[in-house]
Amino acid sequence: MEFKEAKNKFVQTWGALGSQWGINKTMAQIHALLMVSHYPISMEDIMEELQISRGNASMNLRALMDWGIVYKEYKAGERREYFVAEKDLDELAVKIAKERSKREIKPALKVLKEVSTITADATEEERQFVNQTTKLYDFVLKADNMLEKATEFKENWLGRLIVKIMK
Amino acid sequence: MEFKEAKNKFVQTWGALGSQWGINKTMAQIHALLMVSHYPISMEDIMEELQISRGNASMNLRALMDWGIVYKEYKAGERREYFVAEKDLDELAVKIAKERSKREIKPALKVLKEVSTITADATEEERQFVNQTTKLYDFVLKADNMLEKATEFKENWLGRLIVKIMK
DNA sequence: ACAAACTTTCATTTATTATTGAAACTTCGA
DNA sequence: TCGAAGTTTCAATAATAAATGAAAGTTTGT
Repeated sequence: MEFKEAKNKFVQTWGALGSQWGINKTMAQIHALLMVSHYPISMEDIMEELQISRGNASMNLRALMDWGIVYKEYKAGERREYFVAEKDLDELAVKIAKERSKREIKPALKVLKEVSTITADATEEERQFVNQTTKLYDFVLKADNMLEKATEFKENWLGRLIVKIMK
Repeated sequence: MEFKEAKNKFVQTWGALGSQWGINKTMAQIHALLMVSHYPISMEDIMEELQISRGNASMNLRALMDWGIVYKEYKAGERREYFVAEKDLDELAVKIAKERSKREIKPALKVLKEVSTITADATEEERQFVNQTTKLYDFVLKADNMLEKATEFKENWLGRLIVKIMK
């Protein structure tokens, strides 16, 4: 496989993976493109490479910057804006996790809390509902907290030991 | 908030969450419904409750069973099939993780391996590509393995200790 | 072996989500 | 302050994914 083919395959695959996980295809593809490039890329280049419209490129670059995983870069003496991706994968994972937590998990937790705190009457049906949604709330909360903990975690000795064991 | 309202809100929210994570809305809603029910539910009831067609109900129940998070149950002397959900949340998480790993992560890993092992010529561009995709491969592989390890992990003393610390 | 009761399949339709592109907006240099 | 170079927005359109429902397929009791 030659370079260009490999690069294209990578971009396509990353895009498909993204859309299976609720991130739109173009956003994931742009990110892929920037991830494997060692130089900053302009919007024009991205449009050209992925064959997408200006609007699409603009909106998805904005989204990537909102997520904090792509940055603008200015070249001296040039008007045009260039873009680079966060390349550190731990950093990337943390930022994606934080963003999705904020957008999706936190609101879901709010609802789980609401519905699990209705005053159940004595019917088996209602007791089961409260019981199960409460468990779910605790579970999701715990899982969500783990993501937050992950950062600090990696920096202490016990964390490093555990990561080592888990490999 | 009364019971019926709470239940409905829960089902809707779970459905929305599902579709943000690449699981179709109805599949997530059916699962939600079964999760909080203490008795088995028939396909008729599910169709009625969610206002969906027979075909839709059938296909999504099949999918849920393929994932191993919903089971069929037969009532003595009745032709009709009833369904119940896996209610243990750790078990649920493991099964979902396994299924998605199999369907999405494993194929992506295959591609990552392919594209990261092209023979790079000496250009900075190609070296960067190989370098970054290799890192990505290692990272995704490690993350994927963690899910597998999680099961056995919970069963040993160190695992329990860690889970305790992380709470 | 039949038919009633129930389930599955899949071509068609519908709903959802992403993309386009032209107009509006912004920024910078002269 | 103007205009060129560039960016963003958003209503319209296209692409994708999900749902319908009628026909085909199963299973079970008699």
